Amino acid sequence: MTVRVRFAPSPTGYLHVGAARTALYNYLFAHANDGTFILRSDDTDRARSTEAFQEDIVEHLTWLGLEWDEGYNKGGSHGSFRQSDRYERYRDVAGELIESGSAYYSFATPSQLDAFKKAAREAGTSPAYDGSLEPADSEVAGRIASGESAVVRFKVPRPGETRFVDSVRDDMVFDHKQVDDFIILRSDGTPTYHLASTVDDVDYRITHVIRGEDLLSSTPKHILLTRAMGAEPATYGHLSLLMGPDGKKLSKRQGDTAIGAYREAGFLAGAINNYLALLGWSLGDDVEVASIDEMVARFDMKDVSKNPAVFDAQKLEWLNGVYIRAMSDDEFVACTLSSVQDVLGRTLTEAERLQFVEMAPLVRERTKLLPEVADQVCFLFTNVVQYDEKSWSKVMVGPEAPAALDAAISVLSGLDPWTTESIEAALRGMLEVTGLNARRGLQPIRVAVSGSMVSPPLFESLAVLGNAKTLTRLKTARSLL
RNA sequence: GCCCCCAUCGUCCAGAGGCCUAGGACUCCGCCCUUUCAAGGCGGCAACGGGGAUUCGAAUUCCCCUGGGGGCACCA
Repeated sequence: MTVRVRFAPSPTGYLHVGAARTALYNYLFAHANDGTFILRSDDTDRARSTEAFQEDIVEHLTWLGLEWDEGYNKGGSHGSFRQSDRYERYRDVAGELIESGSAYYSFATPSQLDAFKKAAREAGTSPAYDGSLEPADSEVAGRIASGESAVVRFKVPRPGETRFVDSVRDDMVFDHKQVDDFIILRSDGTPTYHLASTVDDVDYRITHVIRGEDLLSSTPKHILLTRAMGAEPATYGHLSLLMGPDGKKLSKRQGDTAIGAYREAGFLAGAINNYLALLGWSLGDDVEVASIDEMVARFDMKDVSKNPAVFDAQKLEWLNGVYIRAMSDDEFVACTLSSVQDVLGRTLTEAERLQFVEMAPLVRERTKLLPEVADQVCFLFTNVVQYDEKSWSKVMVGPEAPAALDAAISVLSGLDPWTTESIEAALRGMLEVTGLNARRGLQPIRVAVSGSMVSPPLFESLAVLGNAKTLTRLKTARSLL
C-alpha cells in the first residue's frame, strides 16, 4: 500500500505558521515513506473562502519548498482537488447514505436545537443532538415533497462508540453520546466540511490523515462516515496546536502568524521549516539544525510530541542567522541585493555591486534578518554620511576624536596600495604614534566613515570604500568637530 | 455544563524503572577572543505541578487533584 497524505487548508485566511507546520509534517511523512503528498482546497465555506487566500497558500507552500505531488494546480488521477468543483459527488454520496439508512432528512429548527442543548446542559448530560426531535419516517417523504426546508444529518449509531489508534496519541475511544447527528448537507444542498473532507479522503485513497488537534473530536464522525461509505478509514494522527508566547492559542494579536509576514520580515524558508520541525518533534541526538532531506530521513510519527508548543520567535531568529551564515556569497548577495537597492532608492552600479560582493562575507556573519543587510552596507553607497546621533555624541565629543581623525588623515593620505592590510598597518602605526588605544583611536574613524559606532569591520570597510571617499569623509567629520 | 487531549528549565526538545548529581538548544548573565557589532569558545542561572499507590528503587507505571489546550455551528 502506498502512502498518500494530504494537506487540505481552507482558503479562509493566509497560510499561517500552524498550517505550515501541518503541511511540513505531511510532507515529511510522505517523503519518509515514499508516499504521495497531495494539496487539496477545502473550500466548502463559500462565504469566507477567497481566491486571494488560495493564492497565498499556494505561493507560500511553494516558497517553503513543500512541493505537492498531486492536487491543486497539478492535477492527478482523481479529478479536481477543489471541493467547490465536486458538489455533485458529495450530493450523490449523501443520497446513497439516505438510501442505505445511514443518513436522514432533519427538520429540527434552530430554536428546537437550542432548547435541546439547553436542557442537556441543565441536566449535565451531553449536548450532542441525537435526532430525537425528528418526525416519524412516514412523514418525511411528504414534507420533503411539499418543499419543506431540511438538512441531511448522519445517523450516529446509538448506543455505540468509535475506537481508533491515533498515530501520535495511541488508543482513542469516543462514546457516541458525545457525537451529534452532524449535518452533512446544508438546507441549500451544499456539503459541510465533514462530508466533503471524508468523501475526498476516500475518493483520493488517502491512507494517513495528519492534521491539527482541533479535529481530534471530529474524527469519530469521519470514521463513521467512511465506514458508511463502505470504505476503510485512514490512519489518523493529530498534531498538537501552536500557541503564542502567552500560552494562548497563536493569533495575530501576539504578532505575525502569516508565513508571508515572516518572509517579508527577512526569514528564510529553510529556517522556517527547520524551526517548525523542531516545534513538536525531536530529530534526536541533540540535532537542532537539519535540512529537509535530513528531516525526511529521520521522520517518524511516533516521535511527534503530544503537547502544545509555544511559538518562540527568538529561536526562529537564531536559526535564521544560522541559515544566513550558511549561505554562499552568491546566494547571500542574490537574496539581499534588491532590499539594499530598495533602501538606497536606486540600482547599484556594477562597481558598487562588486563592492557589495566583497563585503558580503563580513556582513553575512552579522545578519539575523535579511533587511538588516541594507543597514550595514548602505554607508558604502551614499555620498553624504548620515551620522547616528547617539554614536556621534558618544564617540566624537571626546578630546581624542580630533587627534585621531587628524592622524588618520595624515597616515592614510597617499597610502598605496590601498588594501585591508596596508590600511591596518597604517592605522596601527597611527595608534602607536598618538598613544591612543584601539577603541579611542579607531571609533572616531568608524563614525566618520559609516556614521555609526556599529559597522562591519573597519579596515575592510575602508578598503572597499576606497581612499578618496574615505579621506573625504574623515575630513568632513573633522570639520564638524 | 459535557467530552477529549496534554503536563520535565522562561521556551522547544532528550529522558520509554536503576546509566539522572535530569541532558541539549533558544533566551539571559559572566569570561575569553576582539577595532565596534556580530560570530565563535568556555562557564553560569534555571525544571521533573501537587498528593496518593505500585516497587528494593519512579521524571519514567497507575489513580486523584490542579493547571493548560481542544471540541460541543447549516465554520473548517
